[in-house]
Amino acid sequence: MGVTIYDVAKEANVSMATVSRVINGNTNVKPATRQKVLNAIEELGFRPNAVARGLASRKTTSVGVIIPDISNLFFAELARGIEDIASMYKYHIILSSSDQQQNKELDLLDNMLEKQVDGVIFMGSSVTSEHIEAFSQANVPVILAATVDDSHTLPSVNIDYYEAMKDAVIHLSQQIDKEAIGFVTSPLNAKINEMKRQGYLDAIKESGLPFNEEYVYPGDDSYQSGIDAANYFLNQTNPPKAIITSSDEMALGVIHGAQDYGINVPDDLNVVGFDNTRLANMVRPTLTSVLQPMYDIGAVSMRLLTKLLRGEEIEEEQVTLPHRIVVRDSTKN
Amino acid sequence: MGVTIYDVAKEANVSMATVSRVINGNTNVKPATRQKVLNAIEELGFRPNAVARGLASRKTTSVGVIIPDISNLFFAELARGIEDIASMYKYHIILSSSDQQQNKELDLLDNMLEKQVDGVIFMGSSVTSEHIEAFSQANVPVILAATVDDSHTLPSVNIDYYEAMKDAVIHLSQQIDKEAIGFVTSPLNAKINEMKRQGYLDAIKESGLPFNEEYVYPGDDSYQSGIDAANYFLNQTNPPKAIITSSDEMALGVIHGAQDYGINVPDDLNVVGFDNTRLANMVRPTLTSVLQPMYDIGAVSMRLLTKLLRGEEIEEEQVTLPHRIVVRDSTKN
DNA sequence: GTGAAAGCGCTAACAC
DNA sequence: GTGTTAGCGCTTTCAC
Repeated sequence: MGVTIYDVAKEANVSMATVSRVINGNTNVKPATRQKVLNAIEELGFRPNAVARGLASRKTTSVGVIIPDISNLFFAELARGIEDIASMYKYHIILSSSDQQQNKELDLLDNMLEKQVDGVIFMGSSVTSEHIEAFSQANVPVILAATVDDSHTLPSVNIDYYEAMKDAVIHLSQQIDKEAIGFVTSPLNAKINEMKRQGYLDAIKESGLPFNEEYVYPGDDSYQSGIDAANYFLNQTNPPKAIITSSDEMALGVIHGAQDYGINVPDDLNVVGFDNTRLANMVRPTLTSVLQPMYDIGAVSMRLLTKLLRGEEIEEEQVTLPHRIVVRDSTKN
Repeated sequence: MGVTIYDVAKEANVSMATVSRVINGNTNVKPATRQKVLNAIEELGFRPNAVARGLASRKTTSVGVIIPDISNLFFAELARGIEDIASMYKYHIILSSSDQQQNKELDLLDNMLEKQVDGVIFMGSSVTSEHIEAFSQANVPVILAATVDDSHTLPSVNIDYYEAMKDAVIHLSQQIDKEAIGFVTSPLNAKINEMKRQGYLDAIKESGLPFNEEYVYPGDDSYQSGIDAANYFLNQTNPPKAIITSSDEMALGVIHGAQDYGINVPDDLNVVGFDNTRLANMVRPTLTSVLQPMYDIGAVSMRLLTKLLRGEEIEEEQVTLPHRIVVRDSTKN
């Protein structure tokens, strides 16, 4: 440590500026000079100090990523999408989990801004006016990934959660011939989960399926709450013939809960999940699920950010990626 | 953006040095002065520039984390452990996935060092002499997490993979009365997987169980390779009565592969996984697995790093955390 | 208890 | 094509 651009300049008999040009790939350097500098760098084991560079150039080539929980399969996949594109564009990721707590989210944002990140990708359950306020004072672009903001003031990458759930319910309704469909929600404090719920409700209505409030079970996204939901539904006097959930993990819980109850899936009960995580293939019967392209959401978010950062042309700041239903063995008529 | 320590100093009628003292919690400031400064900071909406601070102080309060794949359940959990402790000590995490490619690992290390990270936590399949060389030139502490280095030259946090697998096999052997036990390995280019394999071999030998090379199936850590392994074993003329795998995901594959084959687990086949990820509970029958405390490995690694960084006393640089077997329904005699 | 001033290692005009 | 020279925004002696 300690060898600086100045040492390299001396060793190569050139000025600091020239060394700077070489390490930044500036073309205005005579090949011979470039080589001299390169040799000196090699010889001295020089490693440019990105902190100093950041201070001088006011760019750090790092972006902040605020994520609810990196140990969650869903978000981890999304993070990987972000990361792959980031590294492709030579950005570094400063990653922090927020546990969806607003004060933590805002603190993290602040810390990242202190670190002078060039941009931020935000994932969270809800976007309050405080969020918007904080983001707008950030002076760097902020992108919402898999996160819905009603005001549509921020660039974002999502699927249409409302339509996706609606499609899934309608698909399911066609399998079971006008029977009731139970629904296991994720926590409704998140806008996205609210949208899914609305999609379910509207699909039920439009399909003319029977409905009452008892067909909706409030889950918490955990496997266990899927099991609990199965018990809840199957103990009803007139249990639904199909259950759709807001996440795959809960769907696995529903399947196993039903199986423990002696119910056959899909013969006696159809089950549909949401997200199409790897889990969907790791259960018997395999799980029909609504595909949400997590990796792509991450990748597209990061790509969008790089465009913003490089001043590239942007067609549309509100990106909606396609969803679709992946039919597997947990649904059959 | 743009309000600096200098602006604050002017506003509060003090010098930059005093402002610096205040924001760094230095005690040598008269309370009245401190308050003046605090007011000015508030008024101006001053946010300290961590990059400038990093340049001046030669500390960035950020640590680099090199991880094979953040979208992998196992590593994601570990990352969460790192992160939680890091944020507790006010460090930021620069996170990158290496896909276990050595050149990528070394590149990432280099980039992180350019960013002047205060330390590095490394996870990878193997630690070559090039790694050691690179780490020793880093001039910042490097800690191995869930990563074994034969030379034991670096601080590290692990469980004893050899003993853990041996324990598991011996436990299993007691359930099935001297019958053969099949083993599904993870890729053997990783030291850890090699250790597990050796633990298996030695346990077989010590227990006097039958053995031949056909009882070892080379998996690749994927669910599918678990299914393949099940097919491989069950097609043998004399299939093993128990199968142990190097990872939970493969164990799920084995269970489902066996079930697809019409085999009952655990009545006809005992299955044991490794890592005790959340998956172990998300399968029927639930999976007996060797508990490896991923979160703790991450947390302890990061804690160890903070100790190194703060010059705190360290009892032992090579930490071995306890493992144990969590018995569930996939094993029964 | 507070201030002045010299860097930290680099980039970015601007000059030649 | 190359060099000179200000900074970037802070910390850190060293005085007082």
